[in-house]
Amino acid sequence: MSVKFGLLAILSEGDCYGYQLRGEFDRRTGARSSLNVGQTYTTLDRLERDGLVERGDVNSEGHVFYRITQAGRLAVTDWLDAAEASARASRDDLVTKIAIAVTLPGIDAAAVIATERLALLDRLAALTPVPSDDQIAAGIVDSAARFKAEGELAWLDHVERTILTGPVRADFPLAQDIPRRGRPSAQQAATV
Amino acid sequence: MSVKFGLLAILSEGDCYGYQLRGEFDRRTGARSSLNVGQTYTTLDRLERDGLVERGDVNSEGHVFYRITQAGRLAVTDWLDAAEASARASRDDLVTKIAIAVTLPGIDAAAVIATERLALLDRLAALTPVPSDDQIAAGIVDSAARFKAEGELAWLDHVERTILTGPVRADFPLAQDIPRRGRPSAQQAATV
DNA sequence: ACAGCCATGTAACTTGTTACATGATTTT
DNA sequence: AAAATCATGTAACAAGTTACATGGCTGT
Repeated sequence: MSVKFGLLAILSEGDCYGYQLRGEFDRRTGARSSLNVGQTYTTLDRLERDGLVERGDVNSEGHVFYRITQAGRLAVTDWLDAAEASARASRDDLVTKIAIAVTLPGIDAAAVIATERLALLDRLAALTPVPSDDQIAAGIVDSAARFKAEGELAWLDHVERTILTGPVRADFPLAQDIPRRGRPSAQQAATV
Repeated sequence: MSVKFGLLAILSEGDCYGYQLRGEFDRRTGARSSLNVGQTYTTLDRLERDGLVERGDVNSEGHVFYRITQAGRLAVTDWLDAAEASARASRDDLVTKIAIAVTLPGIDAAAVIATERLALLDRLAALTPVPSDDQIAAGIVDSAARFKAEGELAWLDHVERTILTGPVRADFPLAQDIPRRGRPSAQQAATV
């Protein structure tokens, strides 16, 4: 929801046309990755569909301006007032991958962890091109990427220390003999 | 991609039917949140469409088993061999929210941060019901959630210390006077 | 003339996710 | 008999994202 609400929040500051809005989003979000312009228009269409913005004037230069609605303003304040909590509790690709890898018999989980660690170190290195004491250089998004990478590295170390080297490397065969219960029937299957 | 590849990886251990597969995924992924059964079937359909699994036997009990294909096995090893890197570099809801909030004139960014911090502390507390020295209790997924919450807390503190209190709280008005260039025309708009 | 950016849009697709329908079987 | 659980599936949607089509304007 970050693109959707991000664009909407910017519109709460004043009307924008699509391309301009994309620029504002990028500017506030750090230029390291740019929002695809197309996504701006797609998102505006959906915001309009949901009644959060309206198509406003076309100005003297032909720019199509969008205007936030009352419902839109409400959505922005709700977004800012409520914590991002629930969405953040959701599935994490890296975590799921490691969790699954650990349970796979033929797989060297330590090697998978090593690969991820190397990639994270690379990412960290790319994030610190000038390690000067310039505080402004470390913007919000950059620092977030740094903290995230460092956190994931620490977690990978933790997994290696506690789970992989622990006494129980876990017991995860496919449970083949499931006690039958529910639905399947049709004379308990014709096939096989 | 974690559900898709997670299920596929489990199938690389042996054939499963949908409901069983869901159970295996949950078991390996921590029971704290269960995969919606429907998603298992949806994902299996898509995996089949992509040629990564095949519909196999219906056994004596009527269970519809799915079998991984060669292409599927390849996809699993590719998944495990390559780092999750690029996907992780993508947009983060919390980060985007804070980044945007900081640039919004009327908004008390410190309050937004405070809200997020409280939610994270709640989440952390809920994650540590029994702070015993039981290593096994701290599973992979739980520890990941803990590290993540702690990392985000640390980052929020960092943002507050360095960005909010810094000399420049930033200069983010809507850039209204954009130098005209591109496309709009039609006699430079009839409207307005 | 042509490259390159400004600008608007559309079509298509992916993954995740939920709600619902249906029905069998087991436990209470 | 009713509740719970096992089981298979479908329909529908959200949000992110990319590729492409189209065309104008500006600087070289």
